[in-house]
Amino acid sequence: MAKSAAVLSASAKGARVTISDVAEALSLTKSTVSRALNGYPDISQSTQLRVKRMAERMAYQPLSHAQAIKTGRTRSLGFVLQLADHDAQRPFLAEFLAGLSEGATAQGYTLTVASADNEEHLIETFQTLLRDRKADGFILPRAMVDDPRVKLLRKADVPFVLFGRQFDPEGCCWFDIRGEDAMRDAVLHLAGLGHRRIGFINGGTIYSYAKLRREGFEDGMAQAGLTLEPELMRENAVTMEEGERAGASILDASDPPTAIVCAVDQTALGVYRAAHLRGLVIGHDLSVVGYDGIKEGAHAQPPLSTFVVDNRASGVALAGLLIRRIRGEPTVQLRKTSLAHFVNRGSTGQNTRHE
Amino acid sequence: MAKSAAVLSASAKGARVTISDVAEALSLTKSTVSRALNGYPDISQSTQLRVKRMAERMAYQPLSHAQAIKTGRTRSLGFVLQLADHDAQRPFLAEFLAGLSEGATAQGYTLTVASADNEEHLIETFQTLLRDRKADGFILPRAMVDDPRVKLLRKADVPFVLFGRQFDPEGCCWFDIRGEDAMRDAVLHLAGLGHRRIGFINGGTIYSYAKLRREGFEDGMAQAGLTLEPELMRENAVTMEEGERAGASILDASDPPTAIVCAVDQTALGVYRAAHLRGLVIGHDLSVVGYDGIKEGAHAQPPLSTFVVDNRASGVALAGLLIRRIRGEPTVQLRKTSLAHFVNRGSTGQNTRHE
DNA sequence: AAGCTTGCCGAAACCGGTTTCGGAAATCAG
DNA sequence: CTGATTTCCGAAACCGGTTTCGGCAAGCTT
Repeated sequence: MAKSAAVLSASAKGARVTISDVAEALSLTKSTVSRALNGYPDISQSTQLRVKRMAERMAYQPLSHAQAIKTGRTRSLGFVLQLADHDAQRPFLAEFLAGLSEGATAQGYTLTVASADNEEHLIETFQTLLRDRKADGFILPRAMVDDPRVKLLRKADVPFVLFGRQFDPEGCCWFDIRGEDAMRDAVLHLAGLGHRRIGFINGGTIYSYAKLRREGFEDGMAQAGLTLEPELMRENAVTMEEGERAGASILDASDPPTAIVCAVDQTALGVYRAAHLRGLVIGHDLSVVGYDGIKEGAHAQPPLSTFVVDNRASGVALAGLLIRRIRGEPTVQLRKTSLAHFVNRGSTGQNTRHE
Repeated sequence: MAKSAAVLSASAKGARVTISDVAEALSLTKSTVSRALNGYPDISQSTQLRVKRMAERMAYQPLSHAQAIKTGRTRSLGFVLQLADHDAQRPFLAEFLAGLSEGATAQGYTLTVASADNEEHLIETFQTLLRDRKADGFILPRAMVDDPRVKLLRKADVPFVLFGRQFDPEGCCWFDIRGEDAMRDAVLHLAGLGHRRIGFINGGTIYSYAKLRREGFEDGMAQAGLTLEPELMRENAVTMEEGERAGASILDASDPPTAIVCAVDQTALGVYRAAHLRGLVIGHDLSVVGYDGIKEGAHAQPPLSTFVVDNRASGVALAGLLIRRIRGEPTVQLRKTSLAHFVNRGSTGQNTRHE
């Protein structure tokens, strides 16, 4: 049949099959094919179907660059690596990126990665990417309380999604894991083990998660009927060293805690060290709960009880949300949260101190 | 002046400045401008200069997609994440990606990241990327001895560069760190401390680095006048667990070694554990040398002596090589190696066993 | 049956570049 | 001074799509 022959010659040629090939195979013009594929209302149902079927058969895939030159959209998601906070990002990055690209690929999108070493450079990077239309929208990891990226993109009216929440939600979409729930549950878990003096080591307060986790901790304490002790609470610790320092200063308090909740696993490992140096046995003299689920925690002695977050899934979710945002869905529908999963590994135990 | 006015109106409009804007500002046609910028010989020196100056002044930047539709090249480098070997990649990935994107950005290129979960999917991912012209070439991390990616890209005649070497170098460019030199130096260092029975735990033999590092170890042993003891040598350990198992079986040998060289830091940390369980003090009863320079090594007790590699710099180098390859330089010029840097942190010591 | 919509598609312009082709002006040879 | 080359640039086609515009034919009025 003539049709099959046309299909064959087009695909056998080795080169890409273009919209003109599809049009020719159907004796239509490429403009009709284009409108049919894009669902324009002035193409009859039957023609639309014929075109779609043929496009499918010929494995036609529009060339995104060719579309981009007219439409301005490339079908690509932008991600800007920030090199400054490498400590915070390192473990999480690989899984997260994998999730992003998985989510993007699933819908025919591509992931474009750029990097910036400082904040000034960061804005510049976004602007270049935008000007050259390298990305239709952006994924912003680590939402900050006062986020320059949000300001820029909001003003430029460019689609973006945050990993983390924004307190001024205008124009913002996000995916986040409810760390506040985890912190609350951590406190309740410890309270259930008889702990009454519970310390808290929070993460970087420039990030919005820190405020939330702190609130979660405070909520938990209130629910457990415990009073907050400012001398047992610290902010801005994200590395193991900072965790060790914070832990040390808490453990050296006049009336030290029997348990410490850490907003970040790395700092929990620092607390391990501070405890060891003081001859305290984790899980017995001192209970510790972390958050993140980093691999090192599972290998610590004793293994760290923590809230595991699925970074891969977060990436997939964010890619999906961003694509929906790019396609024009209102921001309000595009705010999702999920929960971290508590893994009780043995760094917590019954309160052994009698008061 | 008319010229300034034209420049102003073009750039003030807010929209991108196109090649036509430049042409208009100079009262030339866009074809002339295009050829001038691309160095065609049929444009006079003076015109070429005028055009380049004006393009500079107007901050004209060709739209890569627009170019791509005719030239087929997008000015973008492809990188496919393999999810299978996440353990091996995780720590290294963030720095490496940062380097890649830094190197790409420096030359006006962009980095496109995709992912694949298994080998079948991997090939498919490359093909899709190629078919849709998402990348002009690829960076292949972790060169394998028998590398399916190399086969595919060689056959498709697509530019690519390897992180790691290839024993059949046809059509291959690479950047690599000479792990064999590090392994040799590790042995010589240990021999200098009086060690005569030295164990070796190699990494994954599917990767080309393993063969090289093994040869380096053997070279070092030969240079030190020591004989190889197969019962003290193991292959295919990349995780801490595998390192622990390998270390345990070596330490349980009839005549155990006083030092162990590990091709991968993770496994060295596993050896730490195996040693602890046997009551051996690292740095005293057993010397250990690693390779990679992972952060956990610096925090181990005692800190792990290791060969630090600069993954960021490797990324920058590879991006640069790939761009040169894309621009047509012959592969032979594009093979570079560099050295790892030994950091002596205290996990090695004088041989204390008297024989 | 004439006049008006409406549905549906082709023709053509356009997006922002690259590349081929041809021809005018300037240079050279004789 | 004429004829043949060069030199250098403009005109136009092209890449693979999208989008505007206009017109034909069928269906509806009245």
